[in-house]
Amino acid sequence: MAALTAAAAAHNMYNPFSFNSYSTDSYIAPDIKRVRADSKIQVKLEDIDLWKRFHGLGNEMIITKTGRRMFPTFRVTISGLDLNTKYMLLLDIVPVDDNRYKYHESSWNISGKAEPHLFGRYYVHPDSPATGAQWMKQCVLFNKVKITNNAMHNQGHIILSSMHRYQPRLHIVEASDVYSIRTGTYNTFTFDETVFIAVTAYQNDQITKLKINHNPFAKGFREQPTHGKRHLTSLKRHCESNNDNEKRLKTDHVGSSRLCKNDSSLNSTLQQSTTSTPITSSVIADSTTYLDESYTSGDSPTKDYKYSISTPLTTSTTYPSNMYNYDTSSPFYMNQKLNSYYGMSNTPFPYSSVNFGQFSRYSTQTYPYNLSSPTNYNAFFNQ
DNA sequence: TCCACTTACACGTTTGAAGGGT
DNA sequence: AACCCTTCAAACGTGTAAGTGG
Repeated sequence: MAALTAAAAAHNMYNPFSFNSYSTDSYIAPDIKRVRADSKIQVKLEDIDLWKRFHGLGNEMIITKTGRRMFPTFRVTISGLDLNTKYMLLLDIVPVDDNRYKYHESSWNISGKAEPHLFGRYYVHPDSPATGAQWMKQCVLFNKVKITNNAMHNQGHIILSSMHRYQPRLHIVEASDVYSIRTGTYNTFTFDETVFIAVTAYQNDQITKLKINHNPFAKGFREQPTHGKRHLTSLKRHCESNNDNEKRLKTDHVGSSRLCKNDSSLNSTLQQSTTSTPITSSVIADSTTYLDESYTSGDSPTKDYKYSISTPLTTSTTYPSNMYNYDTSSPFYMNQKLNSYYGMSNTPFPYSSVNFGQFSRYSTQTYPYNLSSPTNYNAFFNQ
């Protein structure tokens, strides 16, 4: 990070990833921002070391026509919620500035004005709504969120523009059902480490390496010594079939991710054993570990961060003027489970045409419609 | 020619159904 | 019958490399 900033200064260019410096003694104020948050609610970003490493290099996220997951995965631990109050968790991704970027001579430079951010879709965590106790039981994982550059995409992916800089936002909304999302209080949290530039192909080789080293799906691209990949793959399969330790480690790896409240279900958690297993030389690296890695310049680990659950700030994030120019098509990404929850699995989710508009982002206003009657539903949806 | 973008591909992980054991 | 565990194949998630088009 320091090297990057210094290099930026040397070249007299804009560094899109320069933020507040981090304290190594605590992980509190500079890293989190909130808007209209309940002061009791605290959110801790998981895998913070990994996020910081990506952030230090200038994180990039691939966007594709069909939708691509984010890596690192956005996952948080929440505390301070009221145990019995129901909350819905929403994620959206907003522009950080009004610029378009270009990767030139190993650095990101402003190349012009940003495209209008037309789509303000929210991804609703499929376990929503759930009580505060349920949300706080384990960390909350947004691993099913997909980002796309296809503006015509209708499957609920979050639409972004390539070569633009974005930041995910977590909204904790006091709401017992989807109908009260608009009237519930919004507690919005952002983390500077999660800023990224959307790309259709990685620009920075070091980002590619870091992704390959940490994303289990990209394991096939990790550098292998001597023998060819295919040979090693068959060899590994042979070994795995005869090696209980390997199997247990693999299970633990899977299990560790399922310790989080996954996108898929509250119920599927803790199905795997979470007991610790002796580590052998061929550990399948978890995204939170640094086992068996070699570091390259600019890819140095920062293991000495001390983190505590973050105390929210009272300052609010500022966004470019065009960020509220939402489309009217689909601000929500609701999955099948949520539709099922409301007994609407065979019908389109009724919010699919709701536009939050400019005022309701943080629900500072009470929505005027009473949603208890079908008549008012129409007023609500057709506004 | 450049560069953002798309697509097919190989490789690995995840998921869920099926079957067997207790 | 009701679990639990294992196996296996399909689906899905990756980055790469080659190709496309403006």
